[in-house]
Amino acid sequence: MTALSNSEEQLMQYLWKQKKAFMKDLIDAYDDPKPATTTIATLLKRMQDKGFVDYTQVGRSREYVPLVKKKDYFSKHVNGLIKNFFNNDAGQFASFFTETTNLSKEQLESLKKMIDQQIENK
Amino acid sequence: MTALSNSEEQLMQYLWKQKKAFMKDLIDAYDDPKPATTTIATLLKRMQDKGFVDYTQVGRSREYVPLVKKKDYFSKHVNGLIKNFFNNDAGQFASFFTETTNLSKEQLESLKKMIDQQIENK
DNA sequence: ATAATAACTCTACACTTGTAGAATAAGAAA
DNA sequence: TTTCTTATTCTACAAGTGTAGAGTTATTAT
Repeated sequence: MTALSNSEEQLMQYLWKQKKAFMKDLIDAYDDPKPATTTIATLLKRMQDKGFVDYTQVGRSREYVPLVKKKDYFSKHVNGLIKNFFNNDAGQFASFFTETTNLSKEQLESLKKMIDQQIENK
Repeated sequence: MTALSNSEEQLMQYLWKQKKAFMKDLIDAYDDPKPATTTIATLLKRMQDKGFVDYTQVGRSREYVPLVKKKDYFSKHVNGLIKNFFNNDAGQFASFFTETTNLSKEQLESLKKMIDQQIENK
């Protein structure tokens, strides 16, 4: 089961956001200039072949749903990153992350709280 | 300037690790079964076209060097992820990250320390 | 009913990627 | 110098991607 390509991933984002959607709704989600309907239709079919979406027929239209949770897809992504860039050391990643991105003081504080909770759960 | 493909990225990892390297050294870095030399040569040329590596001729061989710092490349990656998955909210990403990856207690503690430092620097 | 529309399938096509054989060139070994 | 080896280039080719026109069919507005 191959991964999503970039344009497929973008479409997937829209689908995740909408939970379920008709092709029309997905196209609406794009900024102008919107892609051709056939383009989206092609992408949806490919995504279906890859096992990322399914649909139910509703009248003459299809209502698409994600078969993969955004959370799962995302964590696979991040874990790949960690593996490739940090030799599988998530801690190293984390430190790099806090250095690299510019979080606000508030965000840092709330992140700290969450970490505390995590620690307590261990 | 396009991004690196997967196999190019892997090769780039080896190059980053070695700082600079001859083709031979890079091939050595691969596990068996190693790719054909021509494969690596092709990848290096493509990476050069894309502006990610350069080389200096040394005798009849080339010594390759990265033109992009791993750190920069990496943060672009992460920022892309954050943008796509979290609507550009790094804080949201961070929380998701700590939930999703399984950091050890020690790692969490040291992460917390780093966050404290970050906070002080604000 | 008839024409305009919408949703979907088929086909296409240029570009990228993964992978490598064939050919060439240029030192190294004999 | 004749051959072997190594580094690089050229060429190739199947699969995947980005994008969409043409065609088909069912639906809705006129």
